[in-house]
Amino acid sequence: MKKNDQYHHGHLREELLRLGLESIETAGTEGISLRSLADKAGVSKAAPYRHFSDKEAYLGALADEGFRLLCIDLERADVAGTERIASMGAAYMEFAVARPSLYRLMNSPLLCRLPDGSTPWARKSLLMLAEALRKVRSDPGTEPSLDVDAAVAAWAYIHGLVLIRIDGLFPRDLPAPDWARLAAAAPSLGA
Amino acid sequence: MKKNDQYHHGHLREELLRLGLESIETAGTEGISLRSLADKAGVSKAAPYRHFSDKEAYLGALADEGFRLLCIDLERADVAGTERIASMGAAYMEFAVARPSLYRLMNSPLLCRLPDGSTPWARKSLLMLAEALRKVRSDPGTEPSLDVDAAVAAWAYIHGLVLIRIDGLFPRDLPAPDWARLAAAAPSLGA
DNA sequence: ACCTGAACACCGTTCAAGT
DNA sequence: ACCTGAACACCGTTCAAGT
Repeated sequence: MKKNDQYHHGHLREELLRLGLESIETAGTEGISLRSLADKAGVSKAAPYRHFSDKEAYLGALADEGFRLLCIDLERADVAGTERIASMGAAYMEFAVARPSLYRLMNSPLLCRLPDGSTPWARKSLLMLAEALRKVRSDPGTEPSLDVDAAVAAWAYIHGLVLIRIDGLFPRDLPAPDWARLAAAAPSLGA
Repeated sequence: MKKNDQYHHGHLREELLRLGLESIETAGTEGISLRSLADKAGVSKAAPYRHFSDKEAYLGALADEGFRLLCIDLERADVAGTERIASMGAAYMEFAVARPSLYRLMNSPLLCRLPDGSTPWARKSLLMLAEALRKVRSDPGTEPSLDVDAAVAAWAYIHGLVLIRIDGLFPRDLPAPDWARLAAAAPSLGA
């Protein structure tokens, strides 16, 4: 598109991530290639390799960008009171429905193959969910404790629900589930 | 490997699916290519296109092969009595842990882009889960009814749980969840 | 310190031609 | 009815060389 006259791009790393976020939903994750991204940024096919060791490293960085956006949405949904979890559950599903390809990438097996500490926002978002659950489930007056299994149960439920919806796994010819109601039902899990 | 002297392979379609099931876990889903499959079967790179319209159609057929295998395991786990769901939940998770790449393919967004009726075993496996849930939740004496939302809730929970486990999404430095106990907890959902 | 050009080994897919 | 050979347009990745 816009061709830079400068030899050095200056912000190529950021630009490649921006272009990835921009095109992942329309082109699909399979449609993202470092070559086409480089082309859009107006640099050569080899340029991205000065900023990412390989495609997997790039996709990992893109996934963490996604978690950064998710954290913003979760922060906003983290209202005080008992409907805290329902609110965050709704925000979680809304994020995934708005950015299905990005959500899939963020939760792909690629993530665990990345070097330790390379996805700080992924960790942050998970801790935000666990912390909200801890606050809600603690009896007043007692020390709130983090129940790992309960947190995983709630996470598994909303994660599975979101994927069944965005991946279109539920049969088309059966009566459609009430996705919003199901997402809001997360807090009652394992209580 | 073994080169056929015959010009016509005879069972190329079945052979390609067999080779796919055989190599998907070691090579990964990304590592499967129609070209390499054709090579292993001893035919030309173009031969697979006489049996599958494109790669997506092949992967769809491979996914349904996976559902056929899953149905066999679920049938075996469908014991009488109240622990029916716990037994099927355990079988479901065992299948996914044994064949993670195949499980991911079976539940990928690819499935809903396939022509209607092209994945009969996928449908069968889902109905088996719903039917088991229906039997367990019905009060004795009353007409058992299928609660779609309750079925989706249970499915979402076990699906999310399985994916968090096989995709390695749970942070390595936190105490590991009790996966088997969590899988067995599925029946208590939304009861 | 960052980028390019050319090259290598792979893909999916098509199509005229072979048996 | 089924398969091949050659071709086209793409990939990821490397590396000597340029600024």
